[in-house]
Amino acid sequence: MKTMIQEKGSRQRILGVAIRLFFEQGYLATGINQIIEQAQVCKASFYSNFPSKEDLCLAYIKTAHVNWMALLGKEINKHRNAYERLMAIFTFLENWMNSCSYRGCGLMNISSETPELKGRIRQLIQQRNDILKKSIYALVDDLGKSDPRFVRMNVQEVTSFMLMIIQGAIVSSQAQVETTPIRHAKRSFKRFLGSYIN
Amino acid sequence: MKTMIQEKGSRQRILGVAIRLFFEQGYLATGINQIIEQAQVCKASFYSNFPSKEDLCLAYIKTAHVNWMALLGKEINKHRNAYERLMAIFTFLENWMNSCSYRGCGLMNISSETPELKGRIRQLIQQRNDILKKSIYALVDDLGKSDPRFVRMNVQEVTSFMLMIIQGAIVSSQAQVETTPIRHAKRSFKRFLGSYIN
DNA sequence: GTCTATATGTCGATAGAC
DNA sequence: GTCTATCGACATATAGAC
Repeated sequence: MKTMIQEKGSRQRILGVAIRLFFEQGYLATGINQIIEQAQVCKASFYSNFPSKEDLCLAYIKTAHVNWMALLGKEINKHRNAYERLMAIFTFLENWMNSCSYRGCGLMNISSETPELKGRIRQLIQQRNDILKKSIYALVDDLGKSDPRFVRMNVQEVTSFMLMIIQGAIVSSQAQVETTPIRHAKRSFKRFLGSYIN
Repeated sequence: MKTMIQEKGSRQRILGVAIRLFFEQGYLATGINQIIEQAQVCKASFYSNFPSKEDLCLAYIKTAHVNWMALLGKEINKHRNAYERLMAIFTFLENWMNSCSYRGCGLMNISSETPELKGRIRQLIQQRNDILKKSIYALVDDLGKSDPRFVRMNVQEVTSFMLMIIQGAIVSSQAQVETTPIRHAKRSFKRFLGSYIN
């Protein structure tokens, strides 16, 4: 029992360090040795928990995505109104970019480092993006159903557009090292939504 | 004179191979040795042309950006009407993503691989993004001046939004490995622009 | 200039002692 | 399980012969 607890402890330490380093430095630029050193585990323990660096990366993606979605959900759930819940996404993005030193999206960064489309990593990222898409869809759908002014809105189209704006806002903010693109995006998206009210 | 011609030849070969490999495989994943081998130059020639791998990367960014902008400009210049010229951007993006096997934007991918904000690479990428922004601004400005219906349009805001949509469309298309996000973006952007006509 | 040989370091991953 | 030592491959970059 004691050994199991230790194993879980070491696994969590490795994953915790990986989350930080993969995000800050990138996946390829971060070596196994650096992770092992900072996690204070021996190399054999590392490979008993993760068969390869790629497996660690997969675990990183899952955890990073869950954490990111949790923070996003927290900001959204501050509001009850469907329109405000949708707009809360921009508030979250601004806070996020500020807090992460404009490093952007962990999953997209990994995706840029991993050209192989059919690989396990890209497949997993694609899958997690679908989860985000479903969440956005639910928000947009709520808006259409709760507010009669948006009844003519094409939910699928708005969802796709919103998802693209989220990614575009992150990349623009990351490239320009400032959050003004996100505020501009919010204003323009409001105008876009306004076009359905007429 | 002969030596100069040869030097230019080898430099061009190195750069040509780097453009292909950095884009397809990524910057970190591509080794100097692989470039040297495919460019058929010796290692000393490489380092006489480029003091370091980073310097080659800078040259890659400049050339890749020029080439990309040239292709974009070619598509835009197929049209005379300001509105159609703006919409030609989406046509170009669709063609581009199809032709590059959904590898996306060379500059953004490098940016994701390079976390150091103050480094030469990120500075250069930021500078080239400004060039793109100026081109988009000119297109949007033309629309506002040539078509009286768009006279109330906020050029700065639309430019910023358009830039963000371009980046978002590329990333979405890259992540989903299909061009439908670009077509959706075009339709939604048209609707967005339509909101100024009222 | 072109070429080979090499320096120096780090990578991901394993083996064997305890 | 934990530890050290080490594997072979590859990284970027140099040195010296021609």
